[in-house]
Amino acid sequence: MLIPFQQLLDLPATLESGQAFRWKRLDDSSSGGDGWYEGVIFNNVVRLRHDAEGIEFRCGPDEESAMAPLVADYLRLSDDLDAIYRSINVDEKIGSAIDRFRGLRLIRQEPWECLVSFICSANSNIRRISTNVEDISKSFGRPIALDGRERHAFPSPQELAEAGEGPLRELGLGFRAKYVAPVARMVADGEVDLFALREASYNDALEALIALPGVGDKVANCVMLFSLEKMEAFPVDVWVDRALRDWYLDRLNANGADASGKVTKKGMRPWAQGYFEAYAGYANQYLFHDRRLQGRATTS
DNA sequence: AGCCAGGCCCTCC
DNA sequence: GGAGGGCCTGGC
Repeated sequence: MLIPFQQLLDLPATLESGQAFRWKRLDDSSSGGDGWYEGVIFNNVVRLRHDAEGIEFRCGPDEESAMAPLVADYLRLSDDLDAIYRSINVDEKIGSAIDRFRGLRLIRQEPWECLVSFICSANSNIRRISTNVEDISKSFGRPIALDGRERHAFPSPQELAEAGEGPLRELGLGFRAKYVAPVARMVADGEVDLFALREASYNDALEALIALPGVGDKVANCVMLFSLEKMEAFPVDVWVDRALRDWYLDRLNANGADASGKVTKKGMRPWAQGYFEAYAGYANQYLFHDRRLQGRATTS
């Protein structure tokens, strides 16, 4: 099925920029063509390809006609990128990052999977996070298939709560298992309503997320940005930290420093949110992607 | 071999 | 309140 779409979109950058962890680029032999990505969203195996006419996709077990609006929503196709660029393009640094990755979109993930994924991200790396999320799905999620290729749905909070910490450790989550297990229990019991946080203010959502074990400011901002509609969220990880210090140190020293005059992660986020304003999260993703591809060698 | 990877939490000061 | 160390594990 085709979702007609003629506007800016860089699908590979969008799916491979570390926002979500279950997308795989398929090779020719298994997909019968170039440019296909396969992931699992909304309890479906979904394959996507972008061409001049729009987004071609297939899915199972649900009907393509039912999945089409969810895919469009997931890819944030209604975001007006040109308007967002006008909003965040406040200097030549971020401008150059925008030029390099025009069409990179934030995605609107399912909050529960997003939360678990970023709890798993602590002191880890993208490849390992991907392995963790895939292993969690294989062990505790329902099998689903498309054209004979089997994947697994991401398990529900109940399913993960029943699994408990021990089996999660056995999957190689390490110390993150002791956070994922209780958070699953809390979400399953309704102590936190993740979808309700979409309607909450940024500050209320942040407070609710940080109350969860294994969730600090960085993880909470990732969850808010990638799944809870908080476009002003601004997660400061090591890459964004490096990018900001490299490009904005003078401004940070003037406005993002703490009482003792030092620039800290804690001070960087509010500064950046004030500097890039309503769509700071988009600026964040471009800074992150730019710096991550650039690698560590050039930082000093 | 030792260090680091897209942090968080706890302890001490 | 904030600086410092520990934490699972895999990869270089």
